[in-house]
Amino acid sequence: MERKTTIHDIARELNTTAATVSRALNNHPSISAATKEMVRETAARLNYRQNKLASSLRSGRTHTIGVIIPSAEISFFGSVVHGIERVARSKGYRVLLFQSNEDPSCEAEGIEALLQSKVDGIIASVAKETTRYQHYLEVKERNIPLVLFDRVDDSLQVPSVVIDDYKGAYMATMHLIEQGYTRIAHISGQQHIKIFNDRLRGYADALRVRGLPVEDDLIAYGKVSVDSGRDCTDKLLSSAVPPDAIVAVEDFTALGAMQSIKRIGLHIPREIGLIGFANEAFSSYITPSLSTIDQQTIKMGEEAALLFLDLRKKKENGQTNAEKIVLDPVLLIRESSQRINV
Amino acid sequence: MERKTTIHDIARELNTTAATVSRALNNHPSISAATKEMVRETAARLNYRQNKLASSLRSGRTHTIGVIIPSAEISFFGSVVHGIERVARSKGYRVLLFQSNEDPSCEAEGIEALLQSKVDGIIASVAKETTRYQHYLEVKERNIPLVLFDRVDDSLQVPSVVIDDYKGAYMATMHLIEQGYTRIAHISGQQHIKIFNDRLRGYADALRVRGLPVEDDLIAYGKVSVDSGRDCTDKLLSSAVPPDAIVAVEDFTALGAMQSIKRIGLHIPREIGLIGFANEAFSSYITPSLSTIDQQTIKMGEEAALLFLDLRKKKENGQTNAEKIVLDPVLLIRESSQRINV
DNA sequence: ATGAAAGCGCTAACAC
DNA sequence: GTGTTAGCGCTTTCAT
Repeated sequence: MERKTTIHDIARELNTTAATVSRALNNHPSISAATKEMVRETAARLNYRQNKLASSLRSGRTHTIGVIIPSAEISFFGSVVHGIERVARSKGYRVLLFQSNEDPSCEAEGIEALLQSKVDGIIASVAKETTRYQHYLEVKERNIPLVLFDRVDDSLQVPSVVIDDYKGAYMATMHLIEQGYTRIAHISGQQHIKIFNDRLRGYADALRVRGLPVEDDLIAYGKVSVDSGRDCTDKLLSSAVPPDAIVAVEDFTALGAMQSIKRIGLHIPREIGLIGFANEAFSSYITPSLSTIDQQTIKMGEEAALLFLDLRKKKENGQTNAEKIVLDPVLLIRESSQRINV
Repeated sequence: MERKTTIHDIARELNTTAATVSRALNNHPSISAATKEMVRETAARLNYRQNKLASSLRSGRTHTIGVIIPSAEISFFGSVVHGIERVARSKGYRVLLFQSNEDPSCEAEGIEALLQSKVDGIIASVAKETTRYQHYLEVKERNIPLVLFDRVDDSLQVPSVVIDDYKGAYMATMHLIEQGYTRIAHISGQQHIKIFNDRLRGYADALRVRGLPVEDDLIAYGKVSVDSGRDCTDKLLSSAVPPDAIVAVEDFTALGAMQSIKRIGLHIPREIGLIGFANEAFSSYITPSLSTIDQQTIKMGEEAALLFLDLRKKKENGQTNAEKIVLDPVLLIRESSQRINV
C-alpha cells in the first residue's frame, strides 16, 4: 500500500514548508501567484489529495451539513434534499445523508453519528413516531446549527421551513366544494404531528365557511400509509350516509383511498371526488391522475439550506432566533377531483 | 460557546491519563472493569462525545462506507441502500450517501469528496451518462475497497452484485408469450449500459426460442424515462403492423408506454400486454397494476455490503479478486400482462 | 511573502 | 493495568 502524499512531500519537493503549501492550496492572499502555481503543479503531479479529516480537526470546520430524512423511498424527501444540495454546494458545503426509517431511536443514532462527525450543522425532518425531542434538544444545546423542515416541532424553537398546511388543506377542500361535492370526508393522520393537525383544521374551516357539515363520522384517523388509507376509506364508504368526496392527508393515503373506491366500483370523480397532498411522483401517473397539493419541495430544501447559512453567520455574532419560513402551497387540479368544466 | 469535553478532561477528573480513558472507552481488554466503569460514568456526566475526526485521523479508519447512487428519487436505490445499511450497521459501519444525479462530473466530485473524507470503502451504482471510468479507476488504484451494484462496468474488475438482467428479460418475454401475445416489442435503453443490453438480448433470445420474429421494427431505443417510454410507444403503435405486447426496459419506461396506450384507447391487457422491470413502488399502485421483474433490492444491498467487508479482509491479506454475485430475478405477474386465467 | 512552532483530539508503541 | 511519548496531516498564530 503506497504512502499517501502530504503537504510535507510537496514542501520537500519545492524546498519550502508545509505552511506555505497549505496556504497556497487554500488560495491564501499573501502567497505569490508564482508559488501558488508551482505548488498546484507539484500537487497534481504527486497526485496529492487533501486529508479533510486533518483539515477539519485543525480548523474546527467540516463544511458538511448533516441531513436527516425519515425515508429515502419517499420522493418528497429526495426532492427536498436536491434543493438543499443545490444551495449547499454553491456555498462550498457538502451534504451527508441519514435515513431515520421513521424510527426515533434510529433518528437519535443518526444525530449522534453526525455530531461525532462534527458536521457544521443539521437539517432534519422529524420521524413520524418521534414524540420526545431530547436528541434534537441536545444538538441545539451544543450550539450546532439546527434547521427543521416539513415535520417540525415548534417547542424546539429552531428555524424551520414548512408549507402552510392549514392553507393547503383549506384550498383542497374549497376546490372540492366548488366542484359541487357536498359531503366531504377527511382522512387524517397522527394528531401529535403538527402538519396533520393543521391540515385537519384547514379542512374543517373550509367546510364551516361554506356552511357544510363538519361531522365526526366524516373524519377518519389513520396511520398515513396506503394500507391505512384503504382501511379508512372502506369504513367511510360503508357508513350510513357515505361521503361524496375525500380529502386525504397525503398522497399515499389517497392512493389507498383510490384502491378502496375502485374495489367498491364507484367512479372517480363522477361519483366521488378525491384529492391528496404532497404531489408525490406517482400522483400524476396513476389513473385517474390524482389532484393534490404541491409542497414546493425544491424551494423548501433551498430555504432550509439558506436558514442554515444564516444561522452560521448569526452564531458568529452571538445572535439567535427561530425564523420560520412558511411556503405557499400550490393546488394541482387533475382528474380525480374535476367534476365540472371537463 | 462552551468548550467541548475531551478525554483529557475526563482523565484530569479521575487523576489518570488520556490513554487510559481512551482505552476504557474503547473497551480495551487490558483495562480493569472498575476503571472502565468510572470512566464511562464520568464521560456521561461531562457529556463527553468522541471526536471521530481525531480518532479516524489517528487510527486511519473511519468506519464509514461511502455510497454513490444516481438518484434518491428512484425507490430502487433507496431500497438497496436499506440493504447496505442493515449489514453495515451490524458490523459497526455507518453509511455516507451521495447522489450523482446521473451526471458523470457530479459523480466524480462525489468520489473526490468521499476520498477526502477517508471513507473505508465505496459502494456505487454508475450514473447513466458515465462512459469513462477514470474516477472509479482511481479509487481502485488507491487501494480503497470499491464495490459496484446494478449498473456495473466489468472492465473495472471490481467485485459487484447485479441481478441476471438477461434472465429477467427472458422471463418477462416468455411470460408474455405464454399469455398468447405473438408480436412482442421491446423498448430498450442506452446500449453502452450493460444491463440494458443484457435485457435486450434476453428479450430477443426468448422470442427466438419460441420461433417468434425478432424484428428491428419491434425494438425502440429510448432514454429510459417516462417521456421516452411514451414517445417510443407512440412510434411502435403507429407502425404498419403494431405489436400486441411490450417489454419495457424498466418501470418508468413502462409507465410512459401505459400513458401512450391509454391515450390511443387500447385495453391493457386484453388488446395489448405490458411488462416492466424493477418493481418500483408505484408499479403495484397504478391501474392496471404493472407486471414487472423484481430485482431483490434489499438482498442486493446486503450482498454489496458483504462484498465490501470481504474486500477489507482480503486487502489485509494482500489478496485481491473481483467476485461477481448474480441474483435471480423474480417475475411478478400483475394485471398488465395477464390475458388468460383471469 | 514565507518560515517556525504549536496543537486540534485522539490512539498506539513502548515502557514499567 | 496504566503511564509516557509520539504523531496522524493539517492550519494558524507569531515572527521575520
